[in-house]
Amino acid sequence: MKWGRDAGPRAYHHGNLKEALVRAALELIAEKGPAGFTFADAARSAGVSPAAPYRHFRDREALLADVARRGFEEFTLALAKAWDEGRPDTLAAFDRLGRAYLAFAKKEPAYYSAMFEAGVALDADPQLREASERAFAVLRAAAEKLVGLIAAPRRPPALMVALHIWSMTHGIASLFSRGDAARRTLPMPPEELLEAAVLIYLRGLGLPADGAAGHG
Amino acid sequence: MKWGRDAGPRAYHHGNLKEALVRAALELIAEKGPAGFTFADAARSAGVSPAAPYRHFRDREALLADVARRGFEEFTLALAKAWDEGRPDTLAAFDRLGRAYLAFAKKEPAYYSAMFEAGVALDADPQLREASERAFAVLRAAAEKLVGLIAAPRRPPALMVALHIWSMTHGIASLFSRGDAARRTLPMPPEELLEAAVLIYLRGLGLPADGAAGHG
DNA sequence: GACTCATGTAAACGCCCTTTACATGAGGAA
DNA sequence: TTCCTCATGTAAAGGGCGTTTACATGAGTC
Repeated sequence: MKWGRDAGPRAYHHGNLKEALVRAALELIAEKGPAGFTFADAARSAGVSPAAPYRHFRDREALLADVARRGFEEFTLALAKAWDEGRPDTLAAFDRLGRAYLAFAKKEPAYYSAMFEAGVALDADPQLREASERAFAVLRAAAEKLVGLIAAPRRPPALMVALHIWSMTHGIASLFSRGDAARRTLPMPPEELLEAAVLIYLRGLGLPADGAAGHG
Repeated sequence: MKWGRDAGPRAYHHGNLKEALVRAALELIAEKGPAGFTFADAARSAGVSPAAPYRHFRDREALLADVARRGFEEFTLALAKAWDEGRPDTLAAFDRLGRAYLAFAKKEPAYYSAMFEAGVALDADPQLREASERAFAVLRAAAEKLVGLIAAPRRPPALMVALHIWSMTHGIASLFSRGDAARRTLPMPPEELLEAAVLIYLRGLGLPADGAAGHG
């Protein structure tokens, strides 16, 4: 007897408790932040006893780490889809990439919190670290293609460019782009703030270079 | 009988419990993160009963908010000192400002955590919001002077520039520059990563403009 | 049909959060 | 000095949570 996400009476065995706990954690993080829920809360949301979660996660930290890992996997998919191998041209795809980053932070604040704000150690789970590295790999591949537009003698390291873009995007997302109570008011939407920053940054790199725009 | 920060036996009245609690909170945040200590922990560090802190702070959140407020005040001082009204020239002072930001994040991780990562709502305390706005005002004043170096027709809004620099610096500090277990390895020190980013960004703005460098 | 084992419950222990009633002693007023 | 007041601290109690241990259930297997 499998109950999945449906409510209602339930057999002695839940049947899908691990998934139910992850969903409960996401809802609770969205409501009250990554520190705003307890293991017992998650158990209650799933309709099981406070001890049941321990059959699936070593502790609350492990649950958060699993949520973060899933978040990085969804994040990787979203970024890769936006980047789309740099089609139709590198600069347009790069712009989409930045917007996809902010969109993810805004549309999946629970995942984003678990990934970047919950204080989950990346070493807590090798799979977590690998998932986070796969996400960054998308950004790095995009940076590789981007710096390829720049003539070799003035070409900056792609890794550095990737780190710059990541830092700026994460900074905007962290400070302004989420539903936090700590959010500050802005004179412009965060997407426009980011786009302007990236445009200025790219101009500083020498992009779009003559003959490069539209042909990336 | 005042005991201040000294250890040892103590009279029935602590004499300086509020300060002692703030210091205890800072030490505990530095050890285990902003979510890694309890009100009772702080009380034990100060050598008083678990109920004593309630005479000075409404709850643990209020204690964190007070720590954050003090952090913003120290932050403002550090930034203002680094900026030094733009002396000897705007670009050099701007570089110092960015370094001072990262230095604060690295040397005062407990304050930085309370200010930007503890999830403390700025509205929790009007004085907290005012303190955070005073800190940003330093950054904004620097941006005002910076964009003043750019000829009017191409001059960007100072507020936008301030937000860009803040975002990039906070992003680097948050992702790379702190003693977190979640920290990732970098090919270069965060200070150099930031300096390179700011140089590229300023070049994108058209700085240093002819005749502006060294005369800011 | 019986066995096995993953999955869930119940109960218990200690700790923490918060409130309430009470204790202490520092400082002012007579 | 002596008394009074009140800010500051303690003790105790109720409820909740984290975690462990012993036990219960029932799904899958032979």
